[in-house]
Amino acid sequence: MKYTQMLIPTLKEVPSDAEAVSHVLMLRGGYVRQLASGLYIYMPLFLRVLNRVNGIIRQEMNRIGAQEVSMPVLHPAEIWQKTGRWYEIKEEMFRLKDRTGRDMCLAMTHEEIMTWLASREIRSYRDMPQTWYQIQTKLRDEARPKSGVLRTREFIMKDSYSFDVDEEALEKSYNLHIEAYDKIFSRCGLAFYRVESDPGMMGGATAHEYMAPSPAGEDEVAICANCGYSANVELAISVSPAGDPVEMAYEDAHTPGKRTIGEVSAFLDLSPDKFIKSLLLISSDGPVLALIRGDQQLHENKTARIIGTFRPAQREEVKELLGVEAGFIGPMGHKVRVIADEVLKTSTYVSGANRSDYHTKGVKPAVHFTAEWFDLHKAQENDGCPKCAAKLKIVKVIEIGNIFKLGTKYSAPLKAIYLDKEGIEKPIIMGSYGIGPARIAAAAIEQSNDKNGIIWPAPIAPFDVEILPLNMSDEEVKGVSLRLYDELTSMGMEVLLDDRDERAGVKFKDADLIGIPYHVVVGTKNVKEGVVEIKKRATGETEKVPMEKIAEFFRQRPGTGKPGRI
RNA sequence: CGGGGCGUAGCGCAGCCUGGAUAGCGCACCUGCCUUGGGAGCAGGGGGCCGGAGGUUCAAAUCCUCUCGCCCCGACCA
Repeated sequence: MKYTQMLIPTLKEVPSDAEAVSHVLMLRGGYVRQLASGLYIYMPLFLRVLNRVNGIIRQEMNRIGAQEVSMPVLHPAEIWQKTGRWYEIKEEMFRLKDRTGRDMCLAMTHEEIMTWLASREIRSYRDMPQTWYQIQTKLRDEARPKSGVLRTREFIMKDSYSFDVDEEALEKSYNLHIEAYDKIFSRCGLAFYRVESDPGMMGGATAHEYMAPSPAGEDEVAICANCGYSANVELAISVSPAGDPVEMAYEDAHTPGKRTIGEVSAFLDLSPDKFIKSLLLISSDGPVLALIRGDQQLHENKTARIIGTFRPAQREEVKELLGVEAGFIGPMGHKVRVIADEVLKTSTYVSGANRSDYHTKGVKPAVHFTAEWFDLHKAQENDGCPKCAAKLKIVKVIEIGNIFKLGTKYSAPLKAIYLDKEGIEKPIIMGSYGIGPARIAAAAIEQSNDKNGIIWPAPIAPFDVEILPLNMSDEEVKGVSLRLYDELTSMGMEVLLDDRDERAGVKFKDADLIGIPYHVVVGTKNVKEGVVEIKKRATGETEKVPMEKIAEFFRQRPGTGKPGRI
């Protein structure tokens, strides 16, 4: 492809709307343009990247026996009503009516429709296993689209669905997906984790997420470098390191206006782990007082599993229910339900004194207060691993894929039923599996860039090589470049020829920005000596290569190595 | 949905607080010359509903009210 025939509108300046590195570089490199909040136009270069990513996905999905299909994006409400999600999902679903007034919605995902198909076409145990996938548009009216292409309202997703006769067979389908996903992300050049994830409302079902470490990520995972334990912090278990026990007499301390742990801790010159943080929560069953050690955070999911959905109490509610001003709550002597994190079971602490401007020292569990004990804290850096007790680290990550065991959640309501060997009707056992190709691309940029621009992993780069004729008015330079272009193209390489009548500096800058793995620089002086320069984008190393050896050079260099699962 | 920020040329911004004449700068763009190994130089030129509506005022990019849009933090996220 010739540069002059392609739309590659690079930007010299950083667009003010972009924050995440991948967002900035995609905009600057002319890969994407924003249409509205959460809606992006994929420009020619980006589409090339996505096509390569999708090509890898297709290969690996096909390899595990999955079949590609294509589902509508406009759905009748009825099917979603049958599974209940029409009612469960709120504003996140785009809804509309057709001309006859029939309720419709836009696809957020395709469990319903895939299951609908299965319910009609799968009748016997002999028809399974089946795995169907598509690379299809999804629409979600996100509360907050962000970070460029990372969180959008319309996006493409590879989603696959497995249909099996029983749990054991599902296990096989699930493992095949693990196999495929490990290969896909490795081949795309990403460093990634496969972590336990929260199956949400799926009850006992298992789920994993594929996570690419990046500061632009929205999720956090807890990782144990020692035994390999890894989980989304949404459900990670961790052992809180015990603080040094300090003996304190049971007495009140005057702490005027000091409400937060930080303030009181500084005021009394005691580290935060010597405090009990008392949080008043309002659950559907009434108020609950949750106790957490001062240096820790309340884990909302864990808490919700114990007391159901809840919200923090307002200031006035605290006063009403406990008779204490917010900021001075202590665990002693309240009539509400009290739940506490297990780490507080021992030692001695400081807590609110249940009266304004005072905290109480020397508070001991069992002696001064009682509670129901649970694991309530969020895993944090340097907590102990629940499996081996080594220290956990917390890493920010981008979710690039997930795999779920669904069981019969969709097959039951949609009556996707088959007859087993004994002629008994049984619901099909399902799994669903997603990958976000645009997120793969964004994560690749997040993980691989420098101050000059993108450094694409070779397998997903928009082109394999870019040829830079430094002076298009020099006939020899031009001629050599065109010849190399033809030669490399005929070898099956994807080649971008920067045939613009631009100065050398401009071409170098744009080439670095766009991030194609190899640059073949054709300059006047070198051409006279019969050589061109090959620059490796990743390292900046250059090498002079005789023109007749170029083909050979690239023949010996298949895709570069990649990080893979960590 | 709560909190914060920002809307002025294609992009990045200044001007606004303290109202006043033809709204300014850099980049990009067009023409010509020149230049050709890291975003050149000179000369000339085009491009603005100052997000929108209403109000205050002799006078509004500037002050006030409403509204729309975008970004960030939080909540939410099959």
